[in-house]
Amino acid sequence: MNNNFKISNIKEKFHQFGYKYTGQRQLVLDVLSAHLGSHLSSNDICELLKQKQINIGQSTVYRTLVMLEKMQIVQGTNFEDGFTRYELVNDNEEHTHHHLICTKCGSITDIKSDLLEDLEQYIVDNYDFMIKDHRLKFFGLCKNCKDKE
Amino acid sequence: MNNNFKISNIKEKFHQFGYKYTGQRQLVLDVLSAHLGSHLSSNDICELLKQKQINIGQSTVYRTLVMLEKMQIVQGTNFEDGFTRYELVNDNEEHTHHHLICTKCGSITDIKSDLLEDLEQYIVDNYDFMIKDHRLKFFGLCKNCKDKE
DNA sequence: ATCCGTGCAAAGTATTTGCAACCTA
DNA sequence: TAGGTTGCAAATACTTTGCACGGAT
Repeated sequence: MNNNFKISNIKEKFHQFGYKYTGQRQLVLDVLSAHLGSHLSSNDICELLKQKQINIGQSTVYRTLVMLEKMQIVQGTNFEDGFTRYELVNDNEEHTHHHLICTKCGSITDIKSDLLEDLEQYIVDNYDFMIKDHRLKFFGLCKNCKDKE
Repeated sequence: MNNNFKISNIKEKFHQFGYKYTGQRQLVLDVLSAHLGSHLSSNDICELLKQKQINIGQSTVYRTLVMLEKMQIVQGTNFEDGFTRYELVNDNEEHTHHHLICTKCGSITDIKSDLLEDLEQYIVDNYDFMIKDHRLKFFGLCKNCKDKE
């Protein structure tokens, strides 16, 4: 099978965790990297592969995504629409980025900047809580839907 | 049945929406108001009622929670642990408050302050997105679990 | 009396698991 | 070759829905 997904040391990372770098796992990574900026559910990934005449088992995709999340290669998020959606983690990001979710058309936009430093400091100071990660979602209307109101 | 849940105009609010203020719906509200600060799943609510020798159908609870959320009396949140948890909305809050989720013991703490004004302004300025609400969760270790590390 | 609400059971849907066959290192 | 991996099907688990009965206005 092709090796379209290019991330340095990705194969090594699998080995570090005692996993094999199989064809199916490459395919899942290929789909994710071919859709940067998208937020794909397990089913999305299967469908996209089917369009390329490739069939791999749903459960394999689920197991692969759980594995990739454990390796911190992908990040799964629940957008309150019924299923977990995944995207590749950007190595440069220290923390998870934020999402703008349009409640009308369902589009999801990433926000790169963090801008939570002040709030995190406030929490550390006032709640004695050790923050490891965060998830921030804004619900509202995207540019297109807003203008059509 | 008793009317333990005291919120002015709650009955009127039901009528405004064309709903009846029934015993079961009162009971769900009673449980929620008796556990302010908790985040109860549909199943939690049924179990708490069973402890008081009260049995109401699971589906009634589900339907009631959906209804209450539509009326903006409760707020449902998915804490990525498999089910939707609900809590009463504080009328004084303009926006949804935030949550600290301990990844070790699972405890959930509310953060009252908003502190997202700057970030929201940044989004409005840069993404042309009309924000209606947000969900912010911090994952990490609570005071207790942090100290036991 | 009418219409909404209730609760049981069945259906639905995303996800997980068991297990025999398969493939990779 | 040995042990992880795959994929089908069955099992889970939360949530939703159909429908007949019951209750509220």
